[in-house]
Amino acid sequence: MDIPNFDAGVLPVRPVRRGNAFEETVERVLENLKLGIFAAGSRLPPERELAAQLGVSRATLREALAELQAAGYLQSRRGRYGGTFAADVLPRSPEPDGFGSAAELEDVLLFRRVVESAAARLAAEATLTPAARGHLLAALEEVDSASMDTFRPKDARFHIAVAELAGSSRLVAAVAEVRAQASGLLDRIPLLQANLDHSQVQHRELVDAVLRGDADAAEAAAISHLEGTERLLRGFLA
Amino acid sequence: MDIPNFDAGVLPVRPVRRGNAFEETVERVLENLKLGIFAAGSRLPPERELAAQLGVSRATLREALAELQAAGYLQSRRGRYGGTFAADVLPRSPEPDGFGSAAELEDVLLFRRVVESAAARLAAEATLTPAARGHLLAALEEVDSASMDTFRPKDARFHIAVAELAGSSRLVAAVAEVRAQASGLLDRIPLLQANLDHSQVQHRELVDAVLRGDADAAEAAAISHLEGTERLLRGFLA
DNA sequence: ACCCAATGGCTCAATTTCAGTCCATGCAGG
DNA sequence: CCTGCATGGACTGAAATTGAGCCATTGGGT
Repeated sequence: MDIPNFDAGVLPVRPVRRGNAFEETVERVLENLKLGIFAAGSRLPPERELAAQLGVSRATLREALAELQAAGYLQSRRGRYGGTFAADVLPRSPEPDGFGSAAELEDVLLFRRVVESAAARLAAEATLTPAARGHLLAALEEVDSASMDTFRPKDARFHIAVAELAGSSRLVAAVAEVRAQASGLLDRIPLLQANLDHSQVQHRELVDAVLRGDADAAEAAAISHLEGTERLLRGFLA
Repeated sequence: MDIPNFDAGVLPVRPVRRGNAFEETVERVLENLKLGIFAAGSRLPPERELAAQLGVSRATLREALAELQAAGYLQSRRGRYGGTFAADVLPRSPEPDGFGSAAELEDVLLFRRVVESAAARLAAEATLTPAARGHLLAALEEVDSASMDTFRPKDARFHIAVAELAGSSRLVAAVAEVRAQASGLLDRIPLLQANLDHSQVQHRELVDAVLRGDADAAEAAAISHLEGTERLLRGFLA
């Protein structure tokens, strides 16, 4: 099982399309909700704008929004100063049936380690503007004051904020993407108060290291933080 | 210019679609040619298979293949043992007019450094099967015997081979993608014999480090190799 | 000499997606 | 109490994309 085959031509061609536009749009919006990019209770961009950002027609976007509204993730209001709003607390995901193999799990975790440890290091090496420091601290505050119901999106948002400081939009995108994939896995295991408390401490350590520009410490903090969830996942999904 | 804005909601929503299926398919196939994943002179997968791998209908794929055939990248033969074949030497790309900003350039280079140095390190840390070693050495042979006309695809293929040894399909995909983006930039600068010779030496160093399992040396070799092209690019595009 | 099977080449109907347009609603400011 | 206007809601016709089937060509095997 899973012995790499290095014969000619077995390197998989990366797909252009993973599904139809409607399905992918639902997934992407949901992802943004789970990553806290669309924060709980906040207003999403207007349909016309969001459709443009997603590279999809407004009709397709609206189909997707309708589905997510029916599922309780969103709520829309008409009129000026209306809009589409993220629910205050996200519904539980309906059992992501796709059972990632063990190899798939290790793949996500390995790649997450690569991009997030690099993000931590680069964030610490960057010269931070006051705005950047404020951004990081605000994200830390948010996640620090989160309850178990609201933790995951704010946690994701915090780690994306770290990547933002590194100053590479590709790195931010990579962190967001791998977080989204890990999030699908994390949804399947219980979140314990002890894990949450420990995370808060580690977040603080990471922020401290970044703010004082200690790249080695930042990288180490990030890795030890990641290893925590890695152990959890391997344990619960093995 | 380019001061990061950390106000709410400026984090760009990652698009679902970047263009229509036809355009994206042309781009992806071309990318696979330039990356040496479809090696010069070799046969591509049958249309039905390739369409499935790309997640696109055969009709759309055929439109794309027709365009690339007209441009001299491909040639098709019917009948059993026929197929679609990559040209022996790729035509010169028609001036990629998209002028990436300086920030864009730095972004690509930074991300490339992150993923390729990680790939080198992980490849060295992995326990390699004889098949894996053979794969790496074969890729090295290929690039080592390349002329200036055929260097770029074989160089890309070699670096992807290193990532393959690291054992994460996501890392392989990331290396391939960032290589493709860098390739668009590299097409605009001249390839000198001196650069090529230097590359060959560095490739050999990287392979040696990987084969003897020296992760630090592998990472260092990868980084110094990358820094070479970084300097070239900054110089020619500044 | 024949047949078989794998491949590219072609056509057509159904579905999805899009771009554009207009309608409906509701709050802020006059 | 109006008016303006930014928003979501709904419709239409065109274009892209798909899925499926069938045809045409070719070279190896019987």
